[in-house]
Order: sequence, then C-alpha cells, then structure tokens
Amino acid sequence: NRGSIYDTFGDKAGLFFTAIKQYENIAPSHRLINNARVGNPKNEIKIFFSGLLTQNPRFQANRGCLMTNSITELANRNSKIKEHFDENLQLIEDSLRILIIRGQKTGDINPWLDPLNLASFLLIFSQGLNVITKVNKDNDKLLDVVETVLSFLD
Amino acid sequence: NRGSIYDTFGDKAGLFFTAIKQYENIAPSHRLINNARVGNPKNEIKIFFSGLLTQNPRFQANRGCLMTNSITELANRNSKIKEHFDENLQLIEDSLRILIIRGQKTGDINPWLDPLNLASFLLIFSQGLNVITKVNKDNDKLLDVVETVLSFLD
DNA sequence: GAAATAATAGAACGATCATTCTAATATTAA
DNA sequence: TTAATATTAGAATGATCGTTCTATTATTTC
Repeated sequence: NRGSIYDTFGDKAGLFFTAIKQYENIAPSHRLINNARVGNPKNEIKIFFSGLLTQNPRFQANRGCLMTNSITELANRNSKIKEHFDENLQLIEDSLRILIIRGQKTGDINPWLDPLNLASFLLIFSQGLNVITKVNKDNDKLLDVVETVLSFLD
Repeated sequence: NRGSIYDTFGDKAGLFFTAIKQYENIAPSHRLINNARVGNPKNEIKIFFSGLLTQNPRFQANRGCLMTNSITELANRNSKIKEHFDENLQLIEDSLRILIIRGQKTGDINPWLDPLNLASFLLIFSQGLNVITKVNKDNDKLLDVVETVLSFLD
C-alpha cells in the first residue's frame, strides 16, 4: 500500500536503496565477498561466475543484475547511486584479488599473474556477462566462455 | 522543435531508433566491423578496445555506451530493441571471430584457441568495460587490464 | 514576388508519476 | 474490552510526460 511504503521508506529513492541492499544479500557476489578468506579460491571464483549464469528462480528471467542495470542507467545522473556501486564493485574486486593471492599461494593459480590486474579483469568480465545474458540466453556457450576465462588463471 | 521532431521521426521510439543507428556509425565497433577482413587483426582488436576507453570528445563523459546502456535498461521490456542489439552484438562477435581466425593464420594469435569461444569472450569483456567505465575512471588501470586480455591471445 | 512548404513558439491534451491526505478498517497492547 | 497503533482503499495534489494543435514566422520553389 502506498501509505505504508511512504511511511516505511520515506520516498521512492529510499525504497530503491533498501531494495538494493536486500538484493546485495542474495546476489552471487555476496558469497564471494564472504568466502574471500575461506574455501577453495578457484572454486569460489567458479561458483561466483556460475551464479551469474544460473538465473535465480526467485527472479524473473532476463532481468540481469540489479547493480549492473542500475549503474548503466543511473551512475551518471545520481552520484549517491554511483558512489554506492563504486564501493560495491571495489568490494568484489578486493575479494577476487584476495582469492587470487590465496590461489597463487596454494599453487592453483599462476603465480606470475598480477593479482590486482587479474581481479580487475574478472570484475569487468562479470559485468559483461550481466549485460550479455540480457540478450543472449545460450547458457552452454556462456559456460564455455567462463571455462576459458577460468583457464586463463592456470 | 517538438513539431519538427514528431514530423520527422513519428514518435519517441522512432527518434530513439534513428539515434541508435547514428550512434552505431561512430561507435568503436563500426571500425571493427568494417575492418574485420582487412588490416592487422590484432591491431584492429586493440584499436577497438582502446576506442571503448578513450571517451569520444563528441560525447559527454561518463555516459558509457548507448548500446550497453539500452540493453540493460530496455532489453527485457522492448523486444524490438532487444532484437536490434542482439543482431548488433552478433555482428561484433562475428567480426572478432573473423579477425581471430585471420590472426591465427598469420601467426599473431595462438592457433590453439577456439575462435568463436574467444570472440564471445572479447565481446563480453567489451560490454563489461562499458559498465565499469561508468563508475571507474582510472583509465591507466583499465588500459593495463586490456593489455592483459590482449596477451591472452598470444 | 507570390505561392507552396517548412520550421517555429507555445498552448493544450490526457496519461502517468511521486507524493500526501483522509477516512475506514484491522491489529496489537493495556 | 478499550485504547493505541498499523494498515488499508482510494481520492486528491502538482509535476512531468508523450503527443497534437494552432497560429506565426522563415525558407524554399516557381
């Protein structure tokens, strides 16, 4: 009900921000961030990417990622939104970097690769997946590409 | 003027489609598509990615790519837009694939890599760049990542 | 230069939007 | 049960949107 919504969230922007925060708790990046310092590094990265491709049945198909969608639509018009997602992306990149460093220590990931550079690359690639899945639903093909990307870590 | 616009383009959607078509003639993918069968393969791919990072002074900063932005905002609500960009992405992927095959023949690109798989990867990565550049303006870092990606082709 | 055509400014339309308000109806706490 | 508190339906607000219209002013064409 309109009344309840305005009472609880203040305004449209407040509701949106609450939605974003809820979304971030169920997005694939949530597990990645939480497990950055535990679990098998390469496996966590793999699960993260699989999560981007396996559409959550909680969501309707083709809707993509709320963060990616919001960045492309709003980042250059709403600095609060932009800053929020800038931080969130940084958190994901940090987690990837930590996992890469750990993977290099255990010998699972090529130690000659630069962790920050590689983490940044994986983050960018993840955002690309969130775009492409909105038009291309050939999941098998995308899974193959993800496998290729993961092989770059070897 | 409102009147002229409606007279020329019919309605808002017509104007948008015309804008899209004009945009596609100046986007970095335009050169890639046109040069898929000529010029140095690896160099064309490099120029394509540089183009995504070097913001065209014709555009205002931080606006990203009109195709990427439109896909994430409209693809699941407007099937005509979705189909248009699906075709356009396919065209870019095809061009990348053709360039990769040519590069493999000349020995510039690792012949063991699967051209379609790799083209799909580069396309996805390009879309990721179009997302990330909307929040992260550290161009030097992104150029480093692009360099890393291009090194995957060796 | 006159007639036909195009472009302009700006009023006007109904639709939708974000938001607030009111009054009625539930739900909880005492 | 009563009183306090939430929740609801839905009317009402002003703003903006996409679109059309009209009357005026330019620009082309003959």
